[in-house]
Amino acid sequence: MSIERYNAGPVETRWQAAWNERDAFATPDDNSRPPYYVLEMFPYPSGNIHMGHVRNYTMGDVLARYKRAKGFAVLHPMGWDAFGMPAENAAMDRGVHPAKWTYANIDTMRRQLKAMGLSLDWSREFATCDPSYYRHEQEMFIDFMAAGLVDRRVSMVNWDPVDHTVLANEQVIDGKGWRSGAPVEKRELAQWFMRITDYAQDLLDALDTLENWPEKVRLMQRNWIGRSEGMRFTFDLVDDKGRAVEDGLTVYTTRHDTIFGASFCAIAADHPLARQLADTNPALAKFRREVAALGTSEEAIERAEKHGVPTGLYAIHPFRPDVRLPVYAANFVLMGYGEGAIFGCPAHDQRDLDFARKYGLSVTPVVAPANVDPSGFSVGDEAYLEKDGTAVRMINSDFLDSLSVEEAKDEIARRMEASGIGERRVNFRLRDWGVSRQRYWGCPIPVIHCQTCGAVPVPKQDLPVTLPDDVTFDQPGNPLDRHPTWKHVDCPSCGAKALRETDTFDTFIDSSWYFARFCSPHADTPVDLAAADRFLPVDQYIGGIEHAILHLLYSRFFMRAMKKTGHANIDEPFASLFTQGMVIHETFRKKSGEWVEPGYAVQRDGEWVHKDSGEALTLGPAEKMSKSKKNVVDPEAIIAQYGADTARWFMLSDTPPERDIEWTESGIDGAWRFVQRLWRLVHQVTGFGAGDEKPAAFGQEATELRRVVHKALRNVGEDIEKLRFNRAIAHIYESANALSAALPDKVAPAPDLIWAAREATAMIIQMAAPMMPHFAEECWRLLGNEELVAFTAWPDYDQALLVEDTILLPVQVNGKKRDELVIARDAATGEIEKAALALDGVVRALAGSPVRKVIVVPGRIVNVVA
RNA sequence: GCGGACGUGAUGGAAUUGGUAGACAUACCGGACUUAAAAUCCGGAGGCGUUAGCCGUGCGGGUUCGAGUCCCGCCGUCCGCACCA
Repeated sequence: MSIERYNAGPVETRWQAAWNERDAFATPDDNSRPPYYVLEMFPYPSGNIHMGHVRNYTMGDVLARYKRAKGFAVLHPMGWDAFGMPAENAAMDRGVHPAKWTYANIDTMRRQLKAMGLSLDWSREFATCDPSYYRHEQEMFIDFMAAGLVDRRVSMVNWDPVDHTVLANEQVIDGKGWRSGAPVEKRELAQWFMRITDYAQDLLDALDTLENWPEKVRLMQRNWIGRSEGMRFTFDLVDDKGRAVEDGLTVYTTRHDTIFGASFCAIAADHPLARQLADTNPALAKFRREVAALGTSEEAIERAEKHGVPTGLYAIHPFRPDVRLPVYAANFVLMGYGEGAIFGCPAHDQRDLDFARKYGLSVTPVVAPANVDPSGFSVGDEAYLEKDGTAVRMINSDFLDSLSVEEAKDEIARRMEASGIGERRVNFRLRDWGVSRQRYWGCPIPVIHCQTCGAVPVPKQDLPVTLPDDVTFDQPGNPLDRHPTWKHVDCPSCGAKALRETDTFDTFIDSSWYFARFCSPHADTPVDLAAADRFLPVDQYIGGIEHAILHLLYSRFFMRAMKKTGHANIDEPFASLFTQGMVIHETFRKKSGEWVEPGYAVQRDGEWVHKDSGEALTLGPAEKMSKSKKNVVDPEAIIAQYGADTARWFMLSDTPPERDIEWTESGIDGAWRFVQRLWRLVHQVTGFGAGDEKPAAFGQEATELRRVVHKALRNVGEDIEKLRFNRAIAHIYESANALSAALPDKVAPAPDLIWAAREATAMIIQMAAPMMPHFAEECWRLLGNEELVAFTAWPDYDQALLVEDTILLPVQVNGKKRDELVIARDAATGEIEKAALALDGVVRALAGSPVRKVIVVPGRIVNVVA
């Protein structure tokens, strides 16, 4: 008998049509089933889906299909994070309108996602650039304004002086604009801010409740919020002639215990004092320009070599009036943190130490190990950072000497508070969320600026404020701002001529509530509370680790803001979070450094060469797929060649989902071979004819097969629940291997074995169905089932089959395995000890030494200690 | 610079969370089938050693009857850093 090979293309099209006809993945309305909300981070419509999407959406789809089979009313929606810079770049580069470009990309990507066979409720689809979506965003912003959640204030942006445009950090390369190549300048701009810092403590505290989030993400958020307990206090200032300077210098520190080790003060380049002094101090003015050229990215600022200039001012030590600390403007002090000013204690802070060494400032240790002689303790090129408990004590610190760090902090705080020069203060690293963008392709900020009334929200009945279509991208800058008519409106409050806000929202706002909108995508209000109460929070959220901080933190804040304004009833949007790894692929380069597509690399005599030219190539590390490195694999081509099921199967196999997966030819081939092998197995089993009654008893072979498959069924269920897809797949392989092994090629098997094989086949297909749904439907039909496997309940395993009467116990002597013991599962400890000591391997290893004790871990291991 | 993660055969990884290291897969080797190849099926396989055994989870120490797993210190690779999404 020869079986035709499984031909994925037509089969997949056919079952997709069948699901479509039955509306199989519409979210059920009935409340008889428990709700379950699976969500993958929605894509930016960049043009085509990439392998990262395939991986992300396959994982969510497996969970959605599994949960449906387990009886849940599953919400599994899809939409588009459709505003953003790439659309404007396309407009500038190719003259295509951002809306046209975006919607065309959405059409392409929707088709590609459909080809993957994802079990999505497409009736809920929306794009964030649809006015029907962003009008609600505008409405909520107006409510946020009324609730005091929004501020308008001045902040810094990267300014390209040639293109006259604001640059994103990623558009600043080595301090220069990416298009113009001109050195960037920092500029102040009035912008809208969301008061996320009002929630800093709550966002921090609530992390403890997010037990189903990866610990590393919670830790990253904790550090990002960066709560610290310290002191804010003010130094008196004098100039170089010893004359008092008004106002003094207010600093924030968490190490007030080290005040006697202070050897300088430093202020940010943007500190008001630095600005003021720069007028008369050319060196300082030059320094400020240099710092401005670094742009606004914290990374660039902190990576820059420590560098500063004297301001000519001196701070008077609060406890030693004769000590004057020089005040520098320094490039490592950030205006956005604390007071934008610090005192430097070089002995106990690495940055301060580097700075002090560079400018020849004194380094006095004030904290030392408790067990060393203070006079002999000094600090070289490494700061002494220890500060905990009784292991350290204060030295060289006047009234603080011999105290612990904590005691010293308390004492300083007490004295400063008593004298009124400072107070204890909790500070957060988290800054308020600037949401203004000087761009066209984003949600218009629904505000009108009036000469007399100030910033007035657009009346709700006038929403949405839509983007004008007739814009040009032939020059840089914001097309909304230079549009001839759009911004000219009457003030809604006084009726005078006024101007629309021409900034648009940060696209992070769009993605901060889309998951809530999916619960009721057609509602007249932003969210229908009944629908949201049913499905929120998202039960399982899946996406890339690159969103670990910003997107997830903004969404957490937004949910709270929505609650405050009556648009939600909960605080936390995502009950469980899973962060999947990237898809990577090997890279090849020519000697010249030019990247070569892996498809052109072949091995000849052990060396990699170009297939056509024979030019020598070097194999680089596997890296994230990117066009620039020419190592992308197109999902559409893979699906056309192998089918969606094979691509999905490969994406789930072998590599743990949270880790980076390497795309390999052999891997996708292996997945494809397994599909074919299962296909043959199914035919072999259906060849035995229709099913019989379940046999009263099973022989050893049949029992063994059933044991493997039922165990796999239990494990696959547990693994899918925990998103350990690679392990689930290994268990499916084990079942298929056991089934192959049980089926003799020539002889007809006994009826009990046929029955067991039929059961095993059905279970394997059901276990594999969430991963390769089209193939499973095809096989399910072949096995004689009328109903779709998509509508079939997940099978139950037989607990009795999982318990074995005898077990295999490894036996160690002094921790090294020497033998194995086959013994009854419920054997008594004494019996196990006795049997273990009698084993050949144990006797040999003991070589007559007396046994000191025997450790028996029931069901696990025996260790004989000699 | 700051913050976070990861490191196990030739390769991706598994290891019941402190209890037999290498499940499952890929690549490879051998055999069957074939004129041949592909496909398929069967078998092999961490390293050294004939067996007994010794060594082995990036490196160095430690805790423990027992460490891939816990602790301390190194080394290496990757990710995020607030206007990319």
